[in-house]
Amino acid sequence: MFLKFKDEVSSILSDAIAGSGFQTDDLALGESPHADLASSVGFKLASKYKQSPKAISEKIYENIKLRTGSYVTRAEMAGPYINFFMSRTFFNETVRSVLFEKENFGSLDKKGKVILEHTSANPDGPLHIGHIRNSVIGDTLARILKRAGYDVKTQYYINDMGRQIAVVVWGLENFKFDETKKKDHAIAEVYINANKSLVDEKEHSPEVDGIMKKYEAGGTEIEGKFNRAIDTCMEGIKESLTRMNIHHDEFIRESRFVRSGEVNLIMDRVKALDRTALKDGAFMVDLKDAGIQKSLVIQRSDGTSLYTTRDLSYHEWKTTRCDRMIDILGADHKLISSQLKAVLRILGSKEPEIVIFEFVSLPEGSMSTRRGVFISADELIDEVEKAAYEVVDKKLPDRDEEFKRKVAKFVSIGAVRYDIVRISPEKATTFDWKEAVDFEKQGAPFIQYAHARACSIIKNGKDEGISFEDFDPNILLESQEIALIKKISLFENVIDNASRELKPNIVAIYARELADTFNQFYRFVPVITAEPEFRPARLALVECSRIALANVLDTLGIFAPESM
RNA sequence: GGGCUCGUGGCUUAGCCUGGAUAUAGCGCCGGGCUUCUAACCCGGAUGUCGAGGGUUCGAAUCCCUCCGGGCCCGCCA
Repeated sequence: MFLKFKDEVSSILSDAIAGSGFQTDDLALGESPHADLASSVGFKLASKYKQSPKAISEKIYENIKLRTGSYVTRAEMAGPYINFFMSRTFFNETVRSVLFEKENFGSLDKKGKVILEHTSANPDGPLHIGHIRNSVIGDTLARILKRAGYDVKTQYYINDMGRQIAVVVWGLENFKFDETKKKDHAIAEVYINANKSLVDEKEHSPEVDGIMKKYEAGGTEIEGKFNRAIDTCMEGIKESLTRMNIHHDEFIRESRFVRSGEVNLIMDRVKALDRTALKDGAFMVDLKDAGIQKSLVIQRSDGTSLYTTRDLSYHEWKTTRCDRMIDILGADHKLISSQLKAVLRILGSKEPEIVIFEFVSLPEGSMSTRRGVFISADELIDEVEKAAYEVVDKKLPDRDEEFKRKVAKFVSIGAVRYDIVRISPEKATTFDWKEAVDFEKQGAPFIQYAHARACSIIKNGKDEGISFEDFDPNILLESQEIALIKKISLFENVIDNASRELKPNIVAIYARELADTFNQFYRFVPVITAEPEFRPARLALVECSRIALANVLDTLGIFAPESM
């Protein structure tokens, strides 16, 4: 509904601008604490027309023609600003449309296909707290884009040809695999031991190189070994992802592009470029004209391919299958991804949109699976769940064990996801255990609680025989009611912005504001205990809030409980 | 050394791309509110040279330059 209001304001304003003889494409419309939408267009035109912003705004204002029965009730001058306000019709239609659309409320018109690649951690150990920043950002973006109308397929790109996985394969033949551990953790143990030994005894390194070359050449035996190693680790990784309510539609192995010959094809195309030169037996692409000083190696001197070469084929393959390609990558991929984009551009291919997130480090420094220095996602969730259980046990001492466990589970997953997604991806963070297990801050439980509270009111309303099948929305006049309707109407605008800018934190912030606005309504406006004539409309508004809260939580991949 | 990026109350953080009306919110701190629909809540208060300096502009947290501090990266790893 908000987008319709915005469209109407835009159309009214551009007509007024044209009517007063000015010309501009920029309506300078934005949200404001003083209005539902405000325009500072007077400022924009001031220098062009050599008049004061106020004088320009006044002329435009005089030409504003509001339409009867529209979503805009009035426009006001406030100094050089022109403010627009929502009408009763807008409020009433918002309430009705939310009740009608239910779980589809906030979903936008159909758009094209998106392939979104996220997580893609190497199968050499469990996901750690850095990886899950990728997973949570990626999964949330996928959910946002789905709501924005895209047909989204998520992919996990498995690097099965890199050195690390060869080390794992070698390690499995030389070290004990601990069957008692979760599989990805047992793989990590083997990987860590193998790396230690490789540092200590250099002679093992040629063995690893040999394994890599063998795998690139292919063959049943070597592929079987890799498959076992990868499948074992991926089983554990998938388990962790599922626990966090994260799902991938496809798992794509980079080796398939080598086997299919696509890597050779693209290498030949790159080699044919004038900018590609042979240096010390390796093929290197010059990208200086793209603003990248470092040239890119696409083929080793031994003839084998590199990560970027295979990634090039992967992206070429994706290009034909979607309208938008989105990759979620860690900050260490900044250079390599800009090189990838540059080469794709030179080849005349579509470039991916890349969302870079900064590192999560430990107080003592950066994490490393290879060195065994990391906090796994499993460990984090276990600890957060433990802390959540303590809180639940204190707050709900009379509830049965099963209920408390269930609540602790969804509260902890919500808290972990929310804590990650609320922060802008470009912010580097340092992990802090005290922060991680703190439930006092206004995070996911706050929003989940608001949803549970709304459910409870609706249930009580039903028990009291109050129905919102038939209600008069005009009776919703309290400031908290209006504020709540406005906030709910903003959801589609939030989805629209977040999907355009690929910023999941916009949705996280909105979710918190929505819960906040609902709580204020709850505190000041009685529903069940109100005078009978108010009950149906207010209960309807609670249902709208419940729907909005459920839909935002769903977009964040966080469970919306009926009680907690 | 070069490139990219971040720096906003004690702590965490929004806004920055697309400059505009008193800089967002939480934690913590101070004070108030449960015989009332779930108090994991609500209300009020204190706390800011928006890293520093310069520039552009009618107007800068936002754009440009320099510097300082943190993070990431820098040709045959991924």
